[in-house]
Amino acid sequence: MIVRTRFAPSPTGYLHIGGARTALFNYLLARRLGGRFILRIEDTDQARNIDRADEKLIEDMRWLGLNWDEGPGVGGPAGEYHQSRRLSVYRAHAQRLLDSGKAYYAFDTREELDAMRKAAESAKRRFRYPRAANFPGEADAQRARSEGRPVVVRFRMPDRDFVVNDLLCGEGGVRIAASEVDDFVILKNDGWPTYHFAVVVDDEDMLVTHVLRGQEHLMNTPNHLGLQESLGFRTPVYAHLPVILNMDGSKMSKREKDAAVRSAAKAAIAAATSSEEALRAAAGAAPEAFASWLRGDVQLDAATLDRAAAALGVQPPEIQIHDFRASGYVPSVLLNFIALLGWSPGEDREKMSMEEMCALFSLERVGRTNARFDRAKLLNFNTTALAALDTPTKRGLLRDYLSLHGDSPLATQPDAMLDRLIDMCPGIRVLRDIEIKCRALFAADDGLPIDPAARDKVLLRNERAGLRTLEELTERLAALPEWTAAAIDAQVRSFAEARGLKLGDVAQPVRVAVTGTTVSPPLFESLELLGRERSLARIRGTVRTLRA
RNA sequence: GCCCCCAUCGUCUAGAGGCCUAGGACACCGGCUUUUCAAGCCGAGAACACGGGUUCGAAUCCCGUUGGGGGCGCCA
Repeated sequence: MIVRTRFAPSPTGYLHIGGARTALFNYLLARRLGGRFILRIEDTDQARNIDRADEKLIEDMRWLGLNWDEGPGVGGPAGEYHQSRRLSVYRAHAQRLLDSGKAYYAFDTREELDAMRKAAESAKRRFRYPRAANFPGEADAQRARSEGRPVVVRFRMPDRDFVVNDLLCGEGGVRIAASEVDDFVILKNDGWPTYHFAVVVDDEDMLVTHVLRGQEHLMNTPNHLGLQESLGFRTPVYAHLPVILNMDGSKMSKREKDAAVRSAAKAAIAAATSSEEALRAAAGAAPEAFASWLRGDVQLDAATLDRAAAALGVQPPEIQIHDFRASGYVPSVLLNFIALLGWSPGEDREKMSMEEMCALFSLERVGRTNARFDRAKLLNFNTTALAALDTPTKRGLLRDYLSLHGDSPLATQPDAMLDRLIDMCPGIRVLRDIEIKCRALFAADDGLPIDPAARDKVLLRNERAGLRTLEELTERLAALPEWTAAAIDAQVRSFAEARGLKLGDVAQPVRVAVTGTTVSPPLFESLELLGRERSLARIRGTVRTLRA
C-alpha cells in the first residue's frame, strides 16, 4: 500500500510556524516512505475566508520547498483540491446518511443552542445535543426553511466509546467515552459542510493513509471515526503532533508581534522620543482605536502594525513563515529547525539538509511534548548555514529577500555588485544584515544623515579628538596614488602608528563620517567601493557640518 | 466545571531498567581574537517536577500529586 499524506490548511492568511511543521512532517513521511504528499485547501467557512488567502499560503509552501504531488496548481485524481469546489461530493454523502437514518435535520437557532449550552453549564453538565426521538423528514425541512428557521444536518453519532489509535498520544489508544461526544453538525445552514465532515470525505476520496495533524484535533477524532464507520470508509493512521509555543509558553500567535510593537511604542512615548499623536499618524490608525491598542485592549491589523513598527524603528518578532522570509532566513534552514521541534534523528544530529531529513525521518522518533520556539537557536542555525554557502547561492537568496523589499537601494543593483557586497559581509546572521550594513553606501553623498549618538561618541567626545584625527587624515587619503583597499589600509595604519593611536581610533571616525553610523562592512573595502571622490566628499561634508 | 494529552539543563533534545558521575545543540557566563557590527576560537556553570511503590538496581515501569497544553461551535 502506498503511503499518502496531506496537509490541509484553512486559508486564513500566511502560513504559521505550527502549520509549516505539520506540513513538513507530512511531507517527510511521504518522501521517506516513497508515498505521495497532497495539499488540500479547507475553505468551507464562507464568513472567514479571506480573499485569495490560499495564494499566500501556496506561495509560502513553495518558498519552503514543500512541493506537493497532488493539489492546487498540479491537479490529481481527486480533481479539485479546494473544498469550496467539492460541495456536490459532500452533499451526496450527506444525503446518503440522511436516507439511511444516520443523519438528521435539525432546526435550532443560535439563540436556542446558546440557551441550552448555558443551561448545561449552570447545571455543571457537559452539553450534549438532545437528539429527537423521531427524525424530521424532508417535508419538515422544507417547512422550516419556508418559516425562515435554520436547517442543518446533524450526524447521529454511534452511542458508544471510541478508541483513537494514535501513534503519538496515549498507549494502546486514547479512549474517549460516549458521554464526551454528541451529534455534531455536518451540513451547515448555508449548505456547506463543516470541517469534520469535509475532512472525512476528502481523506477517503484522496486515499489518505496517514493523518499527521496538531494535537488540538485529538478530541475531535471520535467524530471522524464515527463518520468513517457510518459511511463505510477506511480509517487512516493518526498521529497528533505536540504544539509549538512561544518562548514564554504562550500559544504562538500574532499577539506576540502586537505586544512587541506596543511595548516599543509605550517606551518611546515614555522616553519622549516620540508622541502618541506622531505614532498614530505614522501608523495611519484612528485616534480611538490607537489609544485602545496602546492600553492593550485590542490588536492592530497587520498593515497598521507594520507601519507603527517602521515608525518606531523596531523589528517585530517573526511569527509567520512570510516574516522569516522577509528577514532573510534560508528556507531549508527554517525547515531543519522546525523539524527539530518535535523530531530528533538521534545520535546528536541537528544540522541537516532536506535530503538528509527525508532519508532519516520516522514517526517513531517524533516526541510527544510541546516545544517552545527558540529564535536564538534558529538564528544560530541560519548564521552557520549562510557561512557555508557560496556567493552565487547567497546572491539567489538575497535576490529573493530583495524581491520583498523593492524600496531597498540594493534591489536595483546588478549581480556583480551584490556579489561584492556579499563578500564584504561574512558572518551575517540573516540576509537583512547585508542590507543594514550596506545601505549607507548607496545613499546620496550630500546631506548624508549622521546618527547623533555615533557622532557624539566617535567624533565629538574628548574635545573633538575624532574630528581632528579625521581632518588630519583627509589630505593623506586624498594624496594616495591609488584608491584601493590595500593602499588605504596601509595609509591609515601608518598614520595611526605615527600618532600612537589604535587603528580603531582612526577607523571609527572615518566610518562615521562616511556611513553616518558605527556599523558598516570592513571600512577599507567600503571606501574602495565608494571610490575616492565620493569617499572624500562624504568625509569633507561631515567635517564641514560639524565645524559649523 | 468535565474530558484528553504531556512532563530530562533557561530552550530544543539524546536516553527503550544497569553503558548515566545523565550526552549534544542553542542561549548564558568567563577568556582569546578583532578597524565597527557580526562571525570565529577556548573554557565554565546548568536538568531527570514532587511523593509513593515495583526491582538486587529506575531518568527509564506502575500509582498519586503538582504543573503545562489541548478539547467541550452551523471555526478549522
